[in-house]
Amino acid sequence: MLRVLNKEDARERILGASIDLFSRKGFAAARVSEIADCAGVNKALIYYYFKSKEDILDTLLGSIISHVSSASTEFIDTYIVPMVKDGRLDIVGDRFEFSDSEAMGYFQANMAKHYEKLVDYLLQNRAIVRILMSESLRSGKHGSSLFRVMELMDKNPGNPIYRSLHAADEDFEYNEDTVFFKFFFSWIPLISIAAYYDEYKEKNLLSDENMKELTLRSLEILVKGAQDRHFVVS
Amino acid sequence: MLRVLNKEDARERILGASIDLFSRKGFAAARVSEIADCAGVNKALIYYYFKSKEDILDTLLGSIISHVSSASTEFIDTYIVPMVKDGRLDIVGDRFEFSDSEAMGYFQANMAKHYEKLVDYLLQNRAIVRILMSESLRSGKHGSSLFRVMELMDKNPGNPIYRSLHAADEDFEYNEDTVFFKFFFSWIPLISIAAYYDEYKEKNLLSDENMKELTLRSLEILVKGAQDRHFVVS
Amino acid sequence: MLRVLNKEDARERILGASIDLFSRKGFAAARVSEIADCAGVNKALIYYYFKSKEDILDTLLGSIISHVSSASTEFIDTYIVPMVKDGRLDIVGDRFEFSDSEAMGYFQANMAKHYEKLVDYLLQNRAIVRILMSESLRSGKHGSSLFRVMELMDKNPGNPIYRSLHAADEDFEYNEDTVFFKFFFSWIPLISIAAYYDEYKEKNLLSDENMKELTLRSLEILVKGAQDRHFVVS
Amino acid sequence: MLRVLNKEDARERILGASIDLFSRKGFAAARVSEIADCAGVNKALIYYYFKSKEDILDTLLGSIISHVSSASTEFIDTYIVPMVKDGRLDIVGDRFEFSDSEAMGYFQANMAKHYEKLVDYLLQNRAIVRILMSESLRSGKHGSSLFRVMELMDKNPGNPIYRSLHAADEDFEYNEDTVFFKFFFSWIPLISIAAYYDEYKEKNLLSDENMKELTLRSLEILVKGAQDRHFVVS
DNA sequence: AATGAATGAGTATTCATTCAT
DNA sequence: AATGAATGAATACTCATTCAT
Repeated sequence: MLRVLNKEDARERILGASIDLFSRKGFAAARVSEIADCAGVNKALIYYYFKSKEDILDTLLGSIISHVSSASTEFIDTYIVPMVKDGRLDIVGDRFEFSDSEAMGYFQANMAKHYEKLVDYLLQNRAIVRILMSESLRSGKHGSSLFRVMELMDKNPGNPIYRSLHAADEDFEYNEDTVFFKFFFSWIPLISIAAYYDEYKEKNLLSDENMKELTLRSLEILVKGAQDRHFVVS
Repeated sequence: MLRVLNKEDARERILGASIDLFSRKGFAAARVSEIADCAGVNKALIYYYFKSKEDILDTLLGSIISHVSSASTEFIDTYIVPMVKDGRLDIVGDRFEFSDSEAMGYFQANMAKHYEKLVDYLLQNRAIVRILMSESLRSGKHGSSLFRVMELMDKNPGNPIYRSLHAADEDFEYNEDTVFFKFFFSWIPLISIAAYYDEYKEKNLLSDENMKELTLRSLEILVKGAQDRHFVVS
Repeated sequence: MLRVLNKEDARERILGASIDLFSRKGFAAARVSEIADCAGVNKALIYYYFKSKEDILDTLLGSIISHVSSASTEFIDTYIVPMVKDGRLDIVGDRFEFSDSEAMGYFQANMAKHYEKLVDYLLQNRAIVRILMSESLRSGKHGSSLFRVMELMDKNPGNPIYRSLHAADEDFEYNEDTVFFKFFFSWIPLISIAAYYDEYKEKNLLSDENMKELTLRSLEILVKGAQDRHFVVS
Repeated sequence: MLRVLNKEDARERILGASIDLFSRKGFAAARVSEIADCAGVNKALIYYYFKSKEDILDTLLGSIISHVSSASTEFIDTYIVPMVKDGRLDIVGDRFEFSDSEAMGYFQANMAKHYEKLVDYLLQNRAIVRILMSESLRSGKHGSSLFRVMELMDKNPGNPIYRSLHAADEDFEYNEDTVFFKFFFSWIPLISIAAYYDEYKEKNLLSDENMKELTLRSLEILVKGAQDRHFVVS
């Protein structure tokens, strides 16, 4: 019933209302008529802009998946591939061997920046992340949307990241344990922090500041642990 | 359409069909008529055994939540509380200080056993875990079901575990970072491994053996890290 | 709005209301809610008995098409085939040559009976005939339903009547002119008399008696003309 | 989806698209948006040229009905009325008595010409004829459009043809049987040949030539039969 | 314990039509 | 003459739930 009537055009308002309702009630339980009410538009207008309720979902999830995918790809192409080509980084299995501590420092700094940007993006778009997570638990079109990001770790030669890394360094190979750990203990927590952000914050009476710090501090622990196991200066 | 007609009574068949459908399609998208078809019973019979569709969900989630809660409580009452009373364990903030390495060894061994039992239980009941996770993302009755387990870490005096631990050791206090880390980097991954078990297994062509090993190996890494930070022998 | 509430079961009442509405408004323009009102049942009950609005149509048209088809087949198998085998009738092209006038009389008498039965059936079921005619003008599933009866005149060996006649008499062959004339000047008028029965009757202030007589008299003229051209006593 | 974008103006394209869609799907099932797509115009433009969807239908059917009516009227006024006045023709009941065989020949020749023109017109406009036939089966405004032609045979003094004939020859009277036979065995077949032209042609693998010949040959049989009964040379 | 029939309140989607430009 | 946006009223169909037996 909450009407959001400002100058942003109807299509945007429909998307906004959908994000709100899908994230709170779940896609299946959200009603198109509620979206219309909440967006302050006529129900039929929704079908003027979108083919179906599902089309709205696709639009929403598509945007987030492509953003995250392209951010990952960009990081690899901008930092990893050049360093491998320069000889400052050598990948052996899933170990990153740097030529010297300066190279390692450079890499770590940029990776930290990349992570922070990712965290910011996910937190800012946490309602959509929540929808993504919810839908990833249902069989069907978006059933494996959470995995699609992990597919960037597939040994599949159709995977652009694998191709880049493999082309840059023939020794590169994904390790089963690493992939598993990264997915369930790094990616899933990150996604979950975004998805459960508001509930956690409210339940524990925390500020946005607190949440951000807790998130980054936790990631730091995790990343440091991983680096201790995988980063080497030769 | 899959009919499961064996001697187990209708009520069990209804629950089984509900687990299957709720976990695959989500509670909201699952249909009572499908449950009936899949359980091989008349639709009206479902209302003989359950008050409503939601009542089935409550039954399902209630069982898993109470199991996990009581397992945690039992572990604390069986191992932590006596050791504190015996003086073999002293909790300072979120640090566990053992009287000697024998005490620490005893504790670690039993904690490992407890964890493994938990993992087994969650994996065996992974379809329900999936439902739990899915429902925890929706506002409403089960909206915070994932947090209910974490409530065992609440400073709330109504919380039996907090009461137990605090009664046993006045110095005991939950630490904000620890709670956050435990929830998002330990509990959530555990739950997620169960929830995404089948998809992950299929996508990466793994056996049940592989999955179990990967899970335990990952947990070991995590637990070891946590222990390094929190377990001390004085 | 007309409620027809008697003991005949709901399914029959739904079919009756559908016949009425489809024949008066056309399938596309008839509303499911009207059918429900007119049948005195809940709208949802319609979907308990029928898969869809179209399923009702299929049920209706299926019954009439199969009736007419089987009546034609029966006539041929009961009268034509035996007479050919007995040598009392010889079919040359589309000419019927009888062994003697007694054979011709026997045949004519039975054909007249068959026609009258057909006319009676079509007039009694004229509302469905009207639907059939209306739907035969729309592309789609029932688009060629009017032709399906004519298919009994197909030279297709898959056609049971052609097979019967051809098996009984090798000389038998459908003639292009005959088929065309029979379809448009015999079958179509018959169908149309049924379809436009009530309007014609009302517009010309005729009784059912008048209508029946006019129909049979007209058919007689037609049949006589055809016989003069096709029936021969050798 | 078929876009017909040529120089003919939008209004014509809308009418063309409507003919196509109404004749294939029926008026009720055809969508205004489809008409717009198929005509290559904006949906709103349709409402610039036509008051409503029904207005398009009225335009279409109006043109064909008035054409046929006026052709009939013209034939009567040009050939029948003058001949009656000249004394070359005398109408007794539904019998046409000619003064001599030359008069009959003259009349027959012109009637044949008139029929052929009518057939040509109906075949050329067969899509609209199909719509006419379809709509004549629905109650409502166009419900009795097929009868409107027959009204030219009404004893109604408001009927111009009846008036003309009656004024020319006081003995003239329509005969019930004649009217019935003419309507169902002459007019309806003619209309039906046009309406089912394409399906019949395709189903029987005929050429346009074949179709035309079959039509005319069939009509000839019919007309000859009628003449034998109704045309007399005194 | 079990079921076929029935239903009220929705549910996504459609459609002819209008409006503002 | 033309169009993108907007809408009220419907439209076929669904669904959880109940009833009668």
